Amino acid sequence: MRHDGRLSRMLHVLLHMEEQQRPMTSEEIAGMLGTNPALVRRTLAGLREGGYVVSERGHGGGWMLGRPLAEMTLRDVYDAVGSPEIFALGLADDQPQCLVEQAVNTALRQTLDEARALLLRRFAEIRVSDLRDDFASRAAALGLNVGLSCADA
Amino acid sequence: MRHDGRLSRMLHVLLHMEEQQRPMTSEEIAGMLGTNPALVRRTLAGLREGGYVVSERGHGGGWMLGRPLAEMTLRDVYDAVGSPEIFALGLADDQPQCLVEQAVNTALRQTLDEARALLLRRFAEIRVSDLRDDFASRAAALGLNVGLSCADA
DNA sequence: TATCACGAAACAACAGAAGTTACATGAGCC
DNA sequence: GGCTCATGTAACTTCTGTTGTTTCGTGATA
Ligand code: FES
Ligand code: FES
Repeated sequence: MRHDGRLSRMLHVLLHMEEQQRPMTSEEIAGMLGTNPALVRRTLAGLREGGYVVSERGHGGGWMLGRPLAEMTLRDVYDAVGSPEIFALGLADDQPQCLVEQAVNTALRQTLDEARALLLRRFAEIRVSDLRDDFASRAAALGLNVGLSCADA
Repeated sequence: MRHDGRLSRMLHVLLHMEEQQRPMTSEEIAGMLGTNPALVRRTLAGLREGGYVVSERGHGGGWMLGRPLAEMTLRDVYDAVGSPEIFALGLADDQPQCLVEQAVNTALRQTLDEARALLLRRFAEIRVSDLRDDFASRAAALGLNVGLSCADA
């Protein structure tokens, strides 16, 4: 089953966006992610609706942060990209007649819900700015000056 | 993304298997699950390797429990069906050069690992027999005598 | 008005479980 | 021995949702 990389990618984009003092075009971002502009626009559209980023058209246009990274959590971003399905594991039948299967569903559902709750709770605790700080620590530890490390940059 | 129902289905099968005093054929089981015999054999093959079920060929053959339900946990069954991927969420790139993306991956991976650990811990705590007991309680609460509730039975 | 860049729709590609078909193999039964 | 039942296994198709791609429309700047 193919994985859903939208949350991962958008976090990456947001962090890079903060480093820039200018709007980033969909094409730049696409090159960064190894994909194409249309997909970038499609996914960033969700973040725009939430006010996390702002887009501008025409000359000098592109994407910019709509608010500080300290004011958005991973949970916010997760929801902004459409709250995608978390689990690949699923139930064979959601509303079975069979009592046996109902017992199976109850147990699995309960466990999955618990894991989901933990995950979303953690997401809500982590600000995107925390990732930037972690990034800064990494760079410092390696004695690097902060800059783009992208292969195509 | 399509869900992985192997764990769910095999639990269902194991519970029904215990009710029977005779081997169940792949065809019977397939009818129960709403699928076909080849898929049943394919999936049950994993459980056989773990000794959770036993298969017999020829006349009067079929599938039977290889050990009591009290001696297998959901974790055992999960592993027996091949330890399928738990999450639909994933990272865009597993080993990125970009320090920013590494920071993103670290945070996401840590959170996913935590949720996965919780899930597997719970699975290891639940015996398949616990599901049977839950099933029995349901049946009793409804004043039903235990029997097949399958539409095609 | 020419160009830039987003907006959005439409469609093909891809991955992995599920579904299906087909045939070989072995076990019982007559 | 030969027939039938049922598993064992491989090969192939179908299904579903993200991803990838193309195309055209719209607004903004120079
Ligand atoms: S991908 Fe993050 S720097 Fe290019
Ligand atoms: S499906 Fe469980 S009784 Fe038929």
